[in-house]
Amino acid sequence: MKRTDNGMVETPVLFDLRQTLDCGQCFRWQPLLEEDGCAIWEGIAFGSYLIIEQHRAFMRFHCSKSDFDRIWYPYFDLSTDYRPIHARLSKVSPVMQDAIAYAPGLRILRQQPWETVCAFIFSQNNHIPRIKGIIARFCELLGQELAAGQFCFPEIHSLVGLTPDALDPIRAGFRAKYILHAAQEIANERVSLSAISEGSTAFGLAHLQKIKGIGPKVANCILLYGFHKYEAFPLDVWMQRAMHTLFPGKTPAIFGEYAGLAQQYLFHYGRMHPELFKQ
DNA sequence: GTCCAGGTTTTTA
DNA sequence: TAAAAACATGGA
Repeated sequence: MKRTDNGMVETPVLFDLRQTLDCGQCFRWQPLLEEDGCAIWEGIAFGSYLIIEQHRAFMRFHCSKSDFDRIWYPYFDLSTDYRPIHARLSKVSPVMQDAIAYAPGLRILRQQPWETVCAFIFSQNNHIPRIKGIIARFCELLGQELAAGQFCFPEIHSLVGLTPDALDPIRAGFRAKYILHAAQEIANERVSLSAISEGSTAFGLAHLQKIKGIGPKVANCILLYGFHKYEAFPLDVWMQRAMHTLFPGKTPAIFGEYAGLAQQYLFHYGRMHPELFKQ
């Protein structure tokens, strides 16, 4: 990426902050400013805090060169060229083309697996605004404090041995016990995140569902957002409606190896156009 | 006050 | 085995 004199870099092809950070794949980013052609967001991932700006064709990552290379370049999936993927998916149907055109700058983040395990356990039977609240309280309760009010995502070991009432302050409801179970199973190596990383999508699906509170939908979310398995296809209530309305009788297989991305464009498009999916 | 949420587990028939 | 209820909580 080319840098200008004032520290700005050229915006990578097909990258939009709001589309990427507000599409339901992550829960810890907040807009500081959203105007036409200008966006500033802040967030924490991999134990680092970032402010990131986008001014149309230019961006500024407020971080060191080494943090950019080590954390943010992979996190925002900047090594992937989305153009051929869009071209491939657009051939599936005009609707798919519309969904991509609605948010062409949406990228699938490479989040930390453990964070996605927790985030999508919290997501079950829950609203997105409330999921964000639970995760924020979770980080404040058990995460390392980077700066005043800025907390890292809690480490697995900080949960081991806790009883569910220790999580009462985060008000996660029945999901608290699932989080503790997940931490235990990973800590005692009955569930191996590295094996999932190296294994197939099918293996990951089966392996993750050993954890209580993880069913097919949550497992697919974790594989797509935490392990970058592009074929993982989370089928939630929105996507069931979308598939039923737009692709009656079809399965995710029609989207091929990039089904997960197809899902993300359709999910975002559908969430912003609920009128399209009324039965 | 009611409804329902990026589901999954437990109970019931 | 399949369908229904329960699960905790609070944003809309």
